[in-house]
Amino acid sequence: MRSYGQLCSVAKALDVLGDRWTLLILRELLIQGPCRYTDLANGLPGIASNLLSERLRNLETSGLVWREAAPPPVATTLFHLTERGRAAEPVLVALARWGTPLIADAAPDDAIRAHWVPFSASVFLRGRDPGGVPVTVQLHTPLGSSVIEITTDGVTSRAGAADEPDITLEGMPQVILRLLAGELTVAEAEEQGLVLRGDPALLDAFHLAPA
Amino acid sequence: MRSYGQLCSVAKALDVLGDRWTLLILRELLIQGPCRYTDLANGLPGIASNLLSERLRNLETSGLVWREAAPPPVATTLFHLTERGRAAEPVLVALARWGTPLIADAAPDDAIRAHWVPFSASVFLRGRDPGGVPVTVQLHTPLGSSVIEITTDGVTSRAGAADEPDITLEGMPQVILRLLAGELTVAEAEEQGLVLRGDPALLDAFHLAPA
DNA sequence: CGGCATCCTCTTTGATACTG
DNA sequence: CAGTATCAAAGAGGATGCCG
Repeated sequence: MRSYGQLCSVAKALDVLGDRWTLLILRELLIQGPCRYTDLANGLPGIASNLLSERLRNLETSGLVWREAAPPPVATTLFHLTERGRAAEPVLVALARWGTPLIADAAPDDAIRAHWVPFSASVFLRGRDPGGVPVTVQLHTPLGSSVIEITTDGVTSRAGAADEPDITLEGMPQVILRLLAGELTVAEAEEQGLVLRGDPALLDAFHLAPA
Repeated sequence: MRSYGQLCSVAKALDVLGDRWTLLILRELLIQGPCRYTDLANGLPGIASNLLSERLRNLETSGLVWREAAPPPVATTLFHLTERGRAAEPVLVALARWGTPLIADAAPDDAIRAHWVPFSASVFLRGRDPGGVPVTVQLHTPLGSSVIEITTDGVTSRAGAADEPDITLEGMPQVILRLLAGELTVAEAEEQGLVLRGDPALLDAFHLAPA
């Protein structure tokens, strides 16, 4: 990207992060952890191969990503975030929070990946203490199941199922996200097909907790 | 901007905010408040006039900006942020925090504007309670003077001088920013020409306060 | 002067095909 | 698997002109 040439921290950040696809590549590495090239391509439907390759090179030069090259005969490269790359997480969290209302009017043919859901959902739980941590939130969508775990150390999300979730949400990603974002009440979400098990009061605790 | 076509809140946010210049236009409106076209052009050195005009139109259709048209003979248009536009502030703050280390290796011919300084500086004081609020920080740079005020309501910045600042920092923007970011100690900043008046312990209070 | 619209050139992106 | 190569289309940058 061409530099804005402005002595301003926002402009300097955008000089590095502002290229098309760049922040979405960071999203993938933050959610999925170390990725192969094809894992990235798969998590970024629509990206052209030459762009992915070029962006990864730029991110490497900027010090956000490093590549671990396994020697032949394994011959697979793993792309990792550096500390500096992980430091961009608050940018993605802020974008995800701001972007959630836009989920409501998504195009019907939008691409979707199972691992996006727990991340988008978890951004509303970050920095909020609902009281009785640790809390485990189990999500079930037609795409698969995932778990969000809130501990004193922070919020993590992963695919799979938890042993004893405090609350379980089953439904379409759009509905779950808008519920967690506080855009829908539990009643409204249930009208849209959400099935909730566990203590609904826990959701209120999230929204009332200091951000 | 062409949509990413992904059902993910980050991608949806970038569909609206990801165009070149768009976030910097929001920066200007957040810092300066309602602006005329030429105020914006002035705060965005390097932007082409047709791009500014097009971006403003897009921001208007996306509901982030509205224009107040003063009727002739005044005949000046004021561009305002909507509530939704102001809601993007956390994105700018996250970018500014991440971008501050990049200020250190700025090009010598980078453009600079006086009103960028207190905003970039204030992002490190947001969400932190140094204890004895309200706190007033006075900045003096070769470009002009500005004030950052931290109250229980939040953090604001403005041009000008305060009556009784708790702390005064005088020096180059780069040095002030890196000091507030915690990248420089007071001693290191003073080596680089910073003059500090008031209680230096206040700075430690900022950095030790919970984020 | 303020707020653009037009025209032109150059760069970036996108889609697809191909390779070690 | 992890990319290059190629080429068409879209977008950005810069200059200038226009109109109240």
